Amino acid sequence: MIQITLPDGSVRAYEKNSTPIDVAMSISHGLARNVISADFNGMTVETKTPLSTDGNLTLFTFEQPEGKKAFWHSSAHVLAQAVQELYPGVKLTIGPAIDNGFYYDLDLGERSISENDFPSIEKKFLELARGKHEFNMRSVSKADALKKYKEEENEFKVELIENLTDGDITFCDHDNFTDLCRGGHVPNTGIIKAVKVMSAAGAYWRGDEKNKQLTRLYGVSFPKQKMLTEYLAVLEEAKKRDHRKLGKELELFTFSQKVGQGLPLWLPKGAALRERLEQFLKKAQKKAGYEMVMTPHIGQKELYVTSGHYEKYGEDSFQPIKTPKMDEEFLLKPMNCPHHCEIYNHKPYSYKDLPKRYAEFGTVYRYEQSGELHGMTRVRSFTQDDAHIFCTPEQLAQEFKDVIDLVLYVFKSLGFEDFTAQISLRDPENKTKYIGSDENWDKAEQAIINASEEKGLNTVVEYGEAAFYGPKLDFMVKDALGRSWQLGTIQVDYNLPERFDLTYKGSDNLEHRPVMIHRAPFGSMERFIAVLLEHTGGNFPLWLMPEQVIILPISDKYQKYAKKVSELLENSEIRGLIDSRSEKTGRKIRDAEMSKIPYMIIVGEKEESEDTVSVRKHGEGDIGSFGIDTFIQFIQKEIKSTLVQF
RNA sequence: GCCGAUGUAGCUCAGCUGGCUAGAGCAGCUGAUUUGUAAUCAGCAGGUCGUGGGUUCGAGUCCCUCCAUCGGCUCCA
Repeated sequence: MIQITLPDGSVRAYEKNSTPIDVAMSISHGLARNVISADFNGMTVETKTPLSTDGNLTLFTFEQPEGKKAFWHSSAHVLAQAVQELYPGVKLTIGPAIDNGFYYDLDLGERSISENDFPSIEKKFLELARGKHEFNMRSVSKADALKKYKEEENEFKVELIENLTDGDITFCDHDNFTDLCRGGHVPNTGIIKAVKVMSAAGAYWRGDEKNKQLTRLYGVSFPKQKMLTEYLAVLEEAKKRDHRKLGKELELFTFSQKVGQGLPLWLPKGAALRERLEQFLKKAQKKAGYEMVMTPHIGQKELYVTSGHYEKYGEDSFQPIKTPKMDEEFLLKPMNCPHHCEIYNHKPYSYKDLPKRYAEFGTVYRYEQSGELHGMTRVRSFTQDDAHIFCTPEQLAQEFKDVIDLVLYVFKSLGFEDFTAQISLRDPENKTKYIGSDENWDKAEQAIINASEEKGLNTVVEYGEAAFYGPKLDFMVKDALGRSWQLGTIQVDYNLPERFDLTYKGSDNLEHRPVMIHRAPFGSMERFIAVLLEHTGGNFPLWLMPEQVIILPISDKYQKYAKKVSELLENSEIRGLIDSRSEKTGRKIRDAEMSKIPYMIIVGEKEESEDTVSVRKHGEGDIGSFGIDTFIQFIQKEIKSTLVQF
């Protein structure tokens, strides 16, 4: 007998070599039907792996992430099988589960797969799934594994196997299909009832641009058709919150082919919205001891040679601007730090002067690869809410923590509750990508880790995500479709102070090197507003809204009263407009609802005679009649409650 | 940059396998209507069908180039 401990802490005895399914069966038949994966002592096991020792067992259904993973990974096998049957000769590479489905990377040779082929692949997939083929793992010797794939001339699998240890290699079989696989499958293919091939895309073998480009098929599958239908409906809903669509509809920004790719044009409403966000942050920064500075959009090439940016990005960037003077070259600034370093350098500092905190809404220009541009979230010209803090090494920890507080304040004020604080460190395997000494890197990385811990941030560590000059703490937020974007960022930098020879006089009367913190709570105005649009669906907090109220006179007769109400609102700094078209009220309401204006004020005979306003709230409907002053106070109260001071 | 897809009026879309002056709804303009909580009616105007080539008697439709956009990959100071 073996003792199995379940997640609730209960311990049950089973015959030796009982399987997770047996355990599930002993709990309930329903559970046994739904179990699709299991974890035994921290290892993913198949549902029919015989358990031969005591241990902790967790059973997963599709409802759990682990269950989904097994489900989708198994689906990848079936997808590969379907593709192989439809297109003999394709070479399989890898096929993992991802957050929202799975993919399989295939080498199709000369062939290509497009959307038109998806229905036939799905049909084949379901046909195979319905066969209820069991997934069976088996151990294979390295020699045998290599032999199989060498015969198939599959150089990808051969490469994978060569990096594996003999004895650890397993294959998974189902039906007539075999794949190199570590395991973690559903019991049989019959559980997969619905599938959709989502897209085909190119993907480099092992994620390296220098390698062959494979075809990646993305798919998603479910245990019930209804779940797929619902999933697709959710995706459709999410597309309605796409910032590119909303930005157009709400007239916030646009792009022009003539102006150029990735160069956003802010429309009046968008510019005003951005202005409000900037004011909001400026106010908080002032309290936090920042000073505003301003710097030009270009700088001499020499400036970027000094900073190291030229060497790192010179070739892949906007190319130098020539002048009538020979040998004179200017670069569009790709970041503000070099300029701020020179601001620091304009005079000598005492340790008593530090920290200096120089802030600027600085527009920068980066020649992003054309295929990388994405609405407002990835553009070639954008404005960072940048600041650089120059401080003594002793001040670093406190400064860093203060910046975290500022970022958290910004995120909280704008309703970003769901974010990840990503500690972006150097890739330990490839240190040559970075500039600066090991010692400084270690110090900086440790400073970030300590500060995040002290602030109790929910962090993830990503190696290889650091900037070339220093490690970062990035605040990541997802868009409507679940793609992760870096918004706020805080970076510790020991390198630029060296390169620009920044100094301060210490209490010991010697020259010392300050430490520099780069930070941007929004990240960039463009990306922040884009992600905010997707989160709010365009229903921003009241203080941020382009128009807060719209006055709808019932007929021309009440224009005068509407004007009066409008002036009173304006006096109280409430933004509003009057819909004076000769349309019916229903029409005006509809249009106001569509343009997401938070409050509609309806005025007619009744209101004029009583000096009141009838108010309708966007998305909610009629909220009753108010005296004008009462309504103004009501609005101001809501503004205040959504705009907390730093 | 790479793989795949898309590009018709300000917006959303129709236009089958190439065949008369390219259609619709919304928005716009003009007029009528003076309206009470999600679309009043009528008329008018609006397009070198992304760009440049090619095939053809004939191209929105087929082929190529380029541009832009979308989904990914790579990249992201």
